[in-house]
Amino acid sequence: MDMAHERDASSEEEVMAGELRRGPWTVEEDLLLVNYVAAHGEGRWNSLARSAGLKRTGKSCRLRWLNYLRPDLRRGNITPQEQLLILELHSRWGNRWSKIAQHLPGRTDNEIKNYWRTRVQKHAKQLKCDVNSQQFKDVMRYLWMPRLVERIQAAAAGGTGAGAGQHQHQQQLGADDDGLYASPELPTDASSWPAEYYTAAGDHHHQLLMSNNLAAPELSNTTAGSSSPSSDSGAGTQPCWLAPVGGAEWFTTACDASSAAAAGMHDDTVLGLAGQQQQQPCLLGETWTSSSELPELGVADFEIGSFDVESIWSMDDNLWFAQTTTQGV
DNA sequence: AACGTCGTCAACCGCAGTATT
DNA sequence: TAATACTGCGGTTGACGACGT
Repeated sequence: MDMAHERDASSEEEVMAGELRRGPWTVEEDLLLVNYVAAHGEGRWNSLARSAGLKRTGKSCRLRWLNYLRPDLRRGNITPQEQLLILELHSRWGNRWSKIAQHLPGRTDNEIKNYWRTRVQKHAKQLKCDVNSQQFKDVMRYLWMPRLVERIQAAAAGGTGAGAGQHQHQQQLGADDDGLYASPELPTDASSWPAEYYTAAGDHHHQLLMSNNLAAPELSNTTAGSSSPSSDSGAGTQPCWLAPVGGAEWFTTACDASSAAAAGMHDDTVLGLAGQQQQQPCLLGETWTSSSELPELGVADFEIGSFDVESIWSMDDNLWFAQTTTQGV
């Protein structure tokens, strides 16, 4: 758009003339912005910048406020729940960071984007494959996401080890106040869940869609045809990991649908919160991460052994991963 | 101690869509 | 209806600290 160019060009001139600042924000600038927004509210960023006496563009002010200064921001590490949701939603929507961020209260699109680029893409690189490749998606779906679910469950059960540590950490961060670990609908110990919460085999993806009155997931341009490899291939004996829809659904249902909704995880249709009474959360069977299954999943010939989990998982995760990958791959 | 590399994240840029005049 | 202004999004960059050599 030419107008944008004109504006940017004028901004450039203003910068050169010393009328506009760039780069890191100072404490004084932050205070000006916070105080002005507190007094007058958000929006109309260009005029806000001028009125507040900030030598910044409106865009810069907006970004600073949204990504750093607004009070409802959630600081600290991305939790396993959030990781799971990011993986899940990205598999569905692709790089729609803003849309994904809408489902992670307190997180910004910038934060999620950075997470994806620094953590997720790094591992795709280590695996010598494209982040959008089917192989990497399989690793995410059959290894990474189930492991995250395990960790969430472990934390929910109040057990020891990484889960408890994570839980404690989250409490320190104030990230656990919404009751993510204590679902009023389901016992946190999955072994005590009713049998109907499990789907053994078959086209669970289809079942999920049907049970939730959902159409086939809207796939991003990079994920077309990859939403459910095992079910699509008709392999009825595959371990029951979730189709993308099921993952988010499980998360929001089992981890705490009500708090998720209250916290802004809206778009009920997408996350399957609508008609929750009829839902059958698809928790995995006992073979989620069994390494013996990997060859069937087409992961074995993949350079799984080089998958450096260190920066994603904790020490016991590494141990788990080492055991998993050495037993059967 | 000095240097190089890597990871993280705040900030910027260009573009597109929407609202306003 | 066109022109202009504003807002939001996704991609990219650069500063900076941590870590390894």
